[in-house]
Amino acid sequence: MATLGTDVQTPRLAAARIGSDVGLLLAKLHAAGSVLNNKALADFGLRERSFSVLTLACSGLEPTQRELADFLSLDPSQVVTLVDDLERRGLVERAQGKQDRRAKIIVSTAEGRKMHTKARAALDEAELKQLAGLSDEESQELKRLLRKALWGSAE
Amino acid sequence: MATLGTDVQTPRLAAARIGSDVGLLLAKLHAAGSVLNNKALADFGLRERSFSVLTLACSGLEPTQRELADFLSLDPSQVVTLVDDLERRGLVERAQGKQDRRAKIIVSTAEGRKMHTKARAALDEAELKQLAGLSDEESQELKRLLRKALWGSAE
DNA sequence: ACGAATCATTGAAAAAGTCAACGATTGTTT
DNA sequence: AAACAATCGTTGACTTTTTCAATGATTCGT
Repeated sequence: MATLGTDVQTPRLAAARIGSDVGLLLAKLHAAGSVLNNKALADFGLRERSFSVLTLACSGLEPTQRELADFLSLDPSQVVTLVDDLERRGLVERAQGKQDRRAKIIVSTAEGRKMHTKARAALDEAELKQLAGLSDEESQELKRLLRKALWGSAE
Repeated sequence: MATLGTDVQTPRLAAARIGSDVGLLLAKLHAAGSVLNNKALADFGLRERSFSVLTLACSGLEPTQRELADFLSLDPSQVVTLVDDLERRGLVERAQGKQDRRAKIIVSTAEGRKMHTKARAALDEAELKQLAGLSDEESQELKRLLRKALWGSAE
């Protein structure tokens, strides 16, 4: 019943020391996950990145495009493209920055929020599939460790 | 003394629910790690991927290009380019497959192994830097979970 | 008020990824 | 054993993604 998008069984080469390199492990799991995620989001005309932007637009945090670029590890020009697309489809809007009128705040529309709710469900399902090999506790621990490695603290 | 390549402190947007999405966490940590790794390997004229190929060529596992492509999640044509480069520099050689004469086995030269030893040291250092926020036990646990998520078993 | 810096945007150039086709070889079917 | 389909590495074309410099508008520091 559970067919993973990732390797079904340990490949021969995983025995090499490189099979423990964090860089490779991250690259592989990330690559495999992206396939699953993009597949799950395709029904909504979204991809991983546009979904991320939409999510943050729905978060109430009122992110600027610069913040989005920094947070998503993207070039500002890539954010422009992503927001252009979402705005064209009526899912988000560019609002003028409050303190800084150069900045543009990305906020979701009502339709954007509806779309996000549905897409979120699909993505969560894809995530479950990706981490099917881990117990619930292990999945939680993995996320905690990733967050801690990234920004130091757990919470 | 410890300046991370990753975000120094938790960004504002991490508070959003997306800050717990595995896909995003993997993407960010992978992106940040790649920068560190490629920087560390640049002294040797290597990048993450060519280092991976060199490592596997040095592993004694005698991988074929097809196996490299599968294991590294690359298109076979990308492996051709990577091996071309390493072979041109005298670090690896293409040997004829033993059972299958279509396949080519990638093996390291003596010079390749010397290069690999030095590059490995640099990479391990970069990895330490990337996971500086985690204790040794946590780093081990992270690797274990990544391996398990990828190929099911821990070992 | 002046100059330096930052924001979003554009467009061009470089790099990376994708994919179909090919010769050589292997495995399979008849 | 002959024919056929499949696989391996390779090439080249094509698309997508990334990277980067330049720009107008606005803000910040002094």
